[in-house]
Amino acid sequence: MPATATSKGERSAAELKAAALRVIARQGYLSTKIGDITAEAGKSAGIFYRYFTDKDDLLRSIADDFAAALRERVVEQSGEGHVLDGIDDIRRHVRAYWDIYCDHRAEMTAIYEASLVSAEFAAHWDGMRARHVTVWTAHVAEARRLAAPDVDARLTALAVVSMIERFCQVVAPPETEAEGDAAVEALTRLAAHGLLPPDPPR
Amino acid sequence: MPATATSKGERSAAELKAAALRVIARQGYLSTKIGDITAEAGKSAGIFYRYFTDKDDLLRSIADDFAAALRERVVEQSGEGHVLDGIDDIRRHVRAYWDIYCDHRAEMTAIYEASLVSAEFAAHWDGMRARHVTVWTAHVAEARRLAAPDVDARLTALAVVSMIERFCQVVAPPETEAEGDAAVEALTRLAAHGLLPPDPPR
Amino acid sequence: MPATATSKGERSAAELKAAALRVIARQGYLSTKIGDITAEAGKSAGIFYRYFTDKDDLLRSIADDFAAALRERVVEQSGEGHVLDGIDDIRRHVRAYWDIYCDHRAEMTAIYEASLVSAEFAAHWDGMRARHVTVWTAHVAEARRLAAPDVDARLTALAVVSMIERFCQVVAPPETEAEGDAAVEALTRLAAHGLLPPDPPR
Amino acid sequence: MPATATSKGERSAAELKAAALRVIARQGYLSTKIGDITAEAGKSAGIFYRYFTDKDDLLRSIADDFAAALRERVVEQSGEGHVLDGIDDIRRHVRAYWDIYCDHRAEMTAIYEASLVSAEFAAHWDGMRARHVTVWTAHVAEARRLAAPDVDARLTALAVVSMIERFCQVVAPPETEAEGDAAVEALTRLAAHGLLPPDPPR
DNA sequence: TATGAATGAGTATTCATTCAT
DNA sequence: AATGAATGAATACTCATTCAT
Repeated sequence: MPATATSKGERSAAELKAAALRVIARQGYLSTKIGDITAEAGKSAGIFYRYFTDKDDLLRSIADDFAAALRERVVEQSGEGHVLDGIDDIRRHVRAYWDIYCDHRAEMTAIYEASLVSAEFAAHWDGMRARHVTVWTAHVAEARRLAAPDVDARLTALAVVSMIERFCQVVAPPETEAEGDAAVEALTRLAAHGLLPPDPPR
Repeated sequence: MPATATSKGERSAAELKAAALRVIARQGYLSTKIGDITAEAGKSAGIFYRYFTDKDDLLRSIADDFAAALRERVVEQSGEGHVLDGIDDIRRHVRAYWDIYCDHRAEMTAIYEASLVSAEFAAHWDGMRARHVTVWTAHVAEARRLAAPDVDARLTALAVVSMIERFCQVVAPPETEAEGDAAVEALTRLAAHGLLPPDPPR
Repeated sequence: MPATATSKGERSAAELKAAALRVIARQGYLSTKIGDITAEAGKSAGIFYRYFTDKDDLLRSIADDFAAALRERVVEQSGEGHVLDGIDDIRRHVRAYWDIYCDHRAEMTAIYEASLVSAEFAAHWDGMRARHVTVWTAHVAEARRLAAPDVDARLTALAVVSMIERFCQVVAPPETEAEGDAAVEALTRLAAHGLLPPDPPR
Repeated sequence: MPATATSKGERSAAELKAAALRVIARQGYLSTKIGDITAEAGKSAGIFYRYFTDKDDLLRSIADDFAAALRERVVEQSGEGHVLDGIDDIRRHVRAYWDIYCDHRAEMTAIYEASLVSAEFAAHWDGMRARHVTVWTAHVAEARRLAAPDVDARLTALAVVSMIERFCQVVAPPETEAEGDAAVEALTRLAAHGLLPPDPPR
């Protein structure tokens, strides 16, 4: 056998995952039955269990792929400055999450929906959010010139993360690129300056 | 007969609803089976169907009760100023949602979870959010001195609403009252001024 | 207490029976639930079981009433000739069954439908038919100048009875009296002379 | 693979139908539960729903098979004369229905019983009877030398059809062939000449 | 590796019947 | 006598999972 990097089995598993993501994008994770996935993949129902022990196992695998994809992105972006010292940095962070959400809507939908019903995926989603919050907590502390993050900084970071998370769930992906830009801009401005006009200098 | 004119049937229906809310608070709506509810109420399974045609019907009834409770709150609060001209007004709005969420966590959880799986409740939740967004859109337009709300004001409002909605889901209800205050304060400050310090006067 | 021939209890039982007959006339016996009957009677569900042990018991009672009504009719008609020696006698018999069917459609429907599902009522209906067949068997034998009914006479009688029985189920009760007369006439002529014209005399 | 190209699935569906017919022949359609059928087929309950959505769907399928079988018979018999000009033609028609009834007792029982409880099958049975009545109406008109069938011809035809229908329900299938012949003969003679002896030639 | 028929456990639902009031 | 809430057994139906081919 030649050095086909992907054996037939690996390809089948990948096809099932791809099919699953298509179905999930269409009807959500909770409403998706195993049979929907195999049908979408044009395969028989039984085959699912050769590659996955159950629906959670499939999702675990999808989540792993997703995590790997994220790691690659981060690597790509490394080298950029880490210091949040202005609205541009906020925009960059917002945009990063937004782009990820647009590109991996199905994966995130799946993990999120599963988190409502399964302790395991609740922990998974919480973990992702916690990392996100940690990043933002540092930024908040920085912006506030705190020596170390306090409870309040963490709460504020959680608010930012909540905003981004839900906003993306509701809005992404946009119809046009312009819409996407507007969405990112709205988030960015709000996160940066809030709703109220700056106090007028005396 | 005591002054409570509620018939035994009405009381039973109410007991089932109360039991349902307790179970939902514990395990979520989607994971709750009819049998869980009747067991929690200490009744036999069949009785459920004397009062509700199915789980969705129960939720519809719960949602109606919830809507009525909301209307009462709004009436109580009427008389207060409607103009958003400072951080205090933002705080008041945030606090209102926060309090509702703390007091009606199970109801909101149920409707929200159902919205992921049922078109009917998706519409219900979207409607609630849309009303919320409309209110905030007006406020944003005001704060920005806009003659009329523009697309961007609406996006910003959606960001605010997303933040509050998701933040409450993650945090509420708090262990102590102080925690609640801190949460509300964090949301308020972020919504009002954002993360960045005001531009220093030259 | 005055000499009210019917106590309140007896009246309630009668009301339930009357209600049952109305419902059965409307939707058939098999589709009728206990609750339909008590609702029709404007009573609560539980009361049914004070007067009847179950649906079969009710039907038994209805069947008894019906049998009594039949007996009265027969008494009224006694005195008329019993000999079948012409089409008029056939007509009289047909008409009698037809009238009974029109007047007691619900009762007969109930017993008949029950006979498809319950051995007891199958026996009941078969018994009624058997008596009917016996009468007609005698007539057939007479018409054929047989000393004693033979197998064939019994089969022919069964054919006549089947015809009347089923025809009434399908047609009765008629909209107008004229329709009823036509129906009876059609049955009578067929039973008397059959479809074919008499052999022409040589 | 043998010459029978029927897939395993088709065979299973057929087995379920066959099992259903056996059970129905034994206990009637209305008393038959899904579980009775799968048990009779030696299968688990769930399998039923791979092939049929519910009991009505099964019956629909059975009715279709039955209709197809009838159509084949009719084709076989075509070529025979269509004119009713004597007792032999009557006998032929009677015999045809009788044979069908004997061969397809379960099917007809099922559709008939369902017709008492379901509008759909009531329409189905009525349709079958209506076609039957139409055929006989033409014959009656012919025998009576009518230019066109009148109301009375139709009523008479309905009487004939009623007779055959109910008679078969009660008697078929016979124990021996001779009994069957006698049954057909009794129906035929009654339909042809009625009960009364022909008027004696003067 | 793939198929798709079969299984069985879990859940929903109905309704005759009982029972406290 | 009457009410109507409550029970529980019977039954329907779904779907993840297994298994023979």
